[in-house]
Amino acid sequence: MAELDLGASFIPALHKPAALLPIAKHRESLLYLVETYPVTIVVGQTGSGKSTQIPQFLEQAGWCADWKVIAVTQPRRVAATTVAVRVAEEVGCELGKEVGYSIRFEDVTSATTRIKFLTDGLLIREALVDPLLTRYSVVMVDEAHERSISSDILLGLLKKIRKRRPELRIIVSSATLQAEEFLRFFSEDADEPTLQNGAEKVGSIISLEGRTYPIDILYLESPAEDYVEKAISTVFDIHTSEQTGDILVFLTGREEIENAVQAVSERSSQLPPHSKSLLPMPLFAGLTTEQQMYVFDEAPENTRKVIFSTNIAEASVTINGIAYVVDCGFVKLRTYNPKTGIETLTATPVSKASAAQRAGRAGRTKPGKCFRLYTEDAYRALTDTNVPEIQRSNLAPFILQLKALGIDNVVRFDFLTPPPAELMIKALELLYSLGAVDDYAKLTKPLGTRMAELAVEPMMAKTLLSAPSFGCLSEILTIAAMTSLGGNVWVQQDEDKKRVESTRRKFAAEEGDHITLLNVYQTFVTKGRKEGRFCHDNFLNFKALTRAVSIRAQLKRYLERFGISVDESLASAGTQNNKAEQICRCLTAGYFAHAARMQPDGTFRNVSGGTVLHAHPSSLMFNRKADWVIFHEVFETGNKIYIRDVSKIEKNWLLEYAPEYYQTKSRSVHGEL
DNA sequence: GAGCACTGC
Repeated sequence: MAELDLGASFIPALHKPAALLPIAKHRESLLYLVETYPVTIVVGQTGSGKSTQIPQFLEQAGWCADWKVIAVTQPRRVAATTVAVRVAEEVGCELGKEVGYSIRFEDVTSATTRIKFLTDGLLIREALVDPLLTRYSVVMVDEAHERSISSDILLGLLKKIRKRRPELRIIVSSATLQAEEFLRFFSEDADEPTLQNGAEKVGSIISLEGRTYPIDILYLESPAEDYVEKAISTVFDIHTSEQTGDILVFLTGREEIENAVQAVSERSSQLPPHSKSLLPMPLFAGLTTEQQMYVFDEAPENTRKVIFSTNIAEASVTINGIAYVVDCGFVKLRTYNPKTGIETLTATPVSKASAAQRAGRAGRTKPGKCFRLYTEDAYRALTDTNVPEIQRSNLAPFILQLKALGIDNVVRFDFLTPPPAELMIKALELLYSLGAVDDYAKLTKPLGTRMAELAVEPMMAKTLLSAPSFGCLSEILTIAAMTSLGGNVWVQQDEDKKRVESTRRKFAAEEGDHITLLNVYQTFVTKGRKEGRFCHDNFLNFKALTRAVSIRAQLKRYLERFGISVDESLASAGTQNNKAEQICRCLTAGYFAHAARMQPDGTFRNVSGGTVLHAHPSSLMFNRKADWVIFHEVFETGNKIYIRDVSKIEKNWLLEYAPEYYQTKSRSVHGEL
């Protein structure tokens, strides 16, 4: 199990009695603010105890009277569970009694639960059932400075709920100094701006002293030409001239990391004899859990660990014993182009907030040093914070959720930072083409409301709800679960590519990747769950496939709640030709906007013809012939646009299932259809 | 002929 930010149980200070934590002396002022103002912004560093102590203070002060509950949201599942475990220990109760947590697939709460930790996305979902979140007296949004779409939307909802529930208390916790922005958001009232003059104060900011060690920041005198090379030489400089302590190097992606790890292990043989050795290791999300575990092991004697990591080590994973941080100054960020509907992943300069967070990884257990592989002038030119996710994402799933929450006029929703109009328009256009909203942008019933409830993206939700009429609901349920694993079905294996390919071909289906995924799942549930070696031998990701089983079961429960019954008896009948065609037709009913045609050179063109698409190397279509296809996903990286999870279709299916979409398109853009 | 940063329901 990864050692996590909030599970930092090896830091001695956290084993001090809670009364000795820095936050304890702020207890009275904190409770006074919460009593007095509807909104409290808490500024405190990791380790200040804010996530564990504040809910306990509130409970002791009576905020759980009348069976009310205190909700504390986290951006990540692991954080929600680990903080809950620690607070239950401190309170001295069994987990799930007075203190519990709730994340997707795991609800460890009961009628007696007074303090409940949950992911922010799940609390938004609770609002679908209880729009005013009436069971909660206090909602604390932790790590709000990370500005995930879910926490941004949650803050907007809470601001709205507050008008109907003046007694509700909102606590926003943030590790960096973005407190003023949060307070301003809750103080402004777009509906009644005139009340602002002399109106009562909505909230206040309280700063909790952190518990970190000093960190020396060092810059380059002149810019580095190649930051990977510079990172490697800096690692050797640290190793030969600095005191003991492990090194954490921030790079942008897998390729850079693998190159750096290899270079360090090659060059460390040139270290002087009898000197301490260097042990390089990679850390990125694509590794299996076992592979990630190594970074938490203590280095052998006379050995210094050097971990080359993506941004995963910036907030999600905390490694103890790091004394030196090397920061390349870049991060890969996802942006969504509303004109093309393509997501792009590009290396971008980090923000000042990110740089500070990275540097802070060095000072958790003793004083540290941070080597920034850029000049101080370059640092000054960085933006203060990253562009919030909500301004660079496909908003269709969130617009759908807001509408299901009764917010019809999404353009006027009170966003912390409003997304660009083009993103909103693109999302509404997609939802309209799928039939989720009508001519007046109102959610349709039952299609739109059901799509909003299903925990899959809108195009897959539409596919699922279309499946009964194609007689392939059981199969589409599986495909929906498998595609939502996001390309993690196969484990990354570099060694024997031919063997990997021939193994994968055992599951391959003529029709394409979707039915191949169906074959993988069906083999997994019949063989793989019992035989321990099945996944290993077939290069399959056991954890991901187990997750697919849970997702499928959850989606099935949703459908049954809608009164749609799932006939599983047909699933075992395999994929006879007619069934495979029905599946591909059904996929077209949801993914018609993701259609492309293969060219003689093996690349694809989108329907309007202007964009060159490449089959992702993980796709069967990477080396097969096809004509028209639909695909699950499209993304750009390294100047190439890839499509992933690709299946063959017939051109006329597009017109059959999306006549409106392609009539207008073909007239204005393209003659082919 | 060749590869996606990180989360979440």
